[in-house]
Parts: sequence; structure tokens; C-alpha cells
Amino acid sequence: MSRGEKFSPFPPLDATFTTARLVDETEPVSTAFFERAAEDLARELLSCVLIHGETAGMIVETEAYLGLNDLAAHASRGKTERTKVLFGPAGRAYVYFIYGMHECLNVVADREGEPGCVLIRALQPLAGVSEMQERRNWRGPVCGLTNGPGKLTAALAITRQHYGHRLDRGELTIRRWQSRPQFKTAVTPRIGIRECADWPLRFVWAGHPCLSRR
DNA sequence: CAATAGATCATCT
DNA sequence: GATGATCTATTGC
Repeated sequence: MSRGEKFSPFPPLDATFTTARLVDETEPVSTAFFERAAEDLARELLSCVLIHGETAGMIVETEAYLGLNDLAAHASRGKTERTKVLFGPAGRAYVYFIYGMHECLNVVADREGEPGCVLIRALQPLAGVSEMQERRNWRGPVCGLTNGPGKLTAALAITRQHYGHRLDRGELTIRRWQSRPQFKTAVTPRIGIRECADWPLRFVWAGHPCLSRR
């Protein structure tokens, strides 16, 4: 294992799965799983597995965006063509394009009409590592494939064509381990925003090597 | 190591 | 017309 990548609580950083085996060791989440406040969903999504095709990763960093009173949230400006999915049912994908270059994946939270969501900021790669390496043209450490919101969407080939797709089943899916791994959650302010910059709404698997930069 | 510049375009003013 | 929930390469100490 290379420098800066010793971490083993679960799963080992060099563990590789097929997505078929991942599906075997995990279970689907219900729509009800997503129907809660964004802060709560952001915590619960840590350690869950995101699967797309033959590629997959474990969620280790998230941020909650609360909706109308949270000026950092896209939904705070109201319902538009871009943000309309946030006002719909929970458990859908909100994918948006930013900086002329990157796609970011959010999970819609809350009940219908309440536009909370959770930004997925980092994954630990679990399946399809070589495919991710090709997509990202990345030769460095495995964690570098998915340790950022724009990086993980590129690695898993998630784009705006997934806008509005349900995540409890289907081609792009979130599942959870049959027994949840033990870890500590750390809370910090969110990254890269101007408004509400000190609100403690970023949640990370404490000490995990695949977190985004700071 | 830290700071910064450049890429690049959908979205909203 | 300006901005942005980012990333990479490059510069400078």
C-alpha cells in the first residue's frame, strides 16, 4: 500500500469488489430512508454505497443544504428549471453543472415541497477501479479518484442525464451494508460557499483517507 | 507546502 | 454579463 493510504477499519483501502458482490453484501434503502431533514440524511448516507454500472464507492463525506432559509442552497432562490427536482419527492438525484466543467451529485431529502438535499463530496472506491482510472485519466493513489464532488461524478460517469432519477433502485443506486461499519462522524462548515459559510453542515467519516482537500 | 490562475459554460440577473 | 456547492497545473517560498 502506498504512503498516506494506511487505513483499515473497514473496508480495507485496497479491497476491491465486483458490483455483483457489493449488491450481495448490501441491502436496498427505502424511499422513507430519504424522507428526513437534510442534516439527518447527510449523516445516514455516510458509509452507504453508491453504485453505477460496474463502478461503485462508499460515501465518506457529505454536505447538507437546507432549502429556503439556507442562502448557500440553490433552492433558496426558489423553484426554477434547474432546481425543480429539489421540490419533489425524496430519494431523487439532483445533478448540476458547475464552473463550465464539473457535475455534482445531490440526493433530494425531506418530504415533497421541502427542498433539502445532500451533496455527495467524496467516496472510497470499491468496484471498477481500473474503469474509474481510465475515465479520470488518473495514475495516482486510489483515493484521488473520488475525493471531491466533481471527481466522483467523473469516475462513476454520473451526469445531468441522471437528473431526477430515483436512487433507491435502478441504474444509479444507493444501498447500505447489512451491518453498518463503525466509525466516528466529524462535523465542519461546508466548503466552497460564501453564504452561511460557518454553518456546521459538512459531515465526514473522521480520519478517512479519501476525504476531499481542505 | 501554500497560494493563485486558468479552464469553461449553464444558469440567473 | 457575472457568477459559481471545482479541479489541475504552476508559481513561489
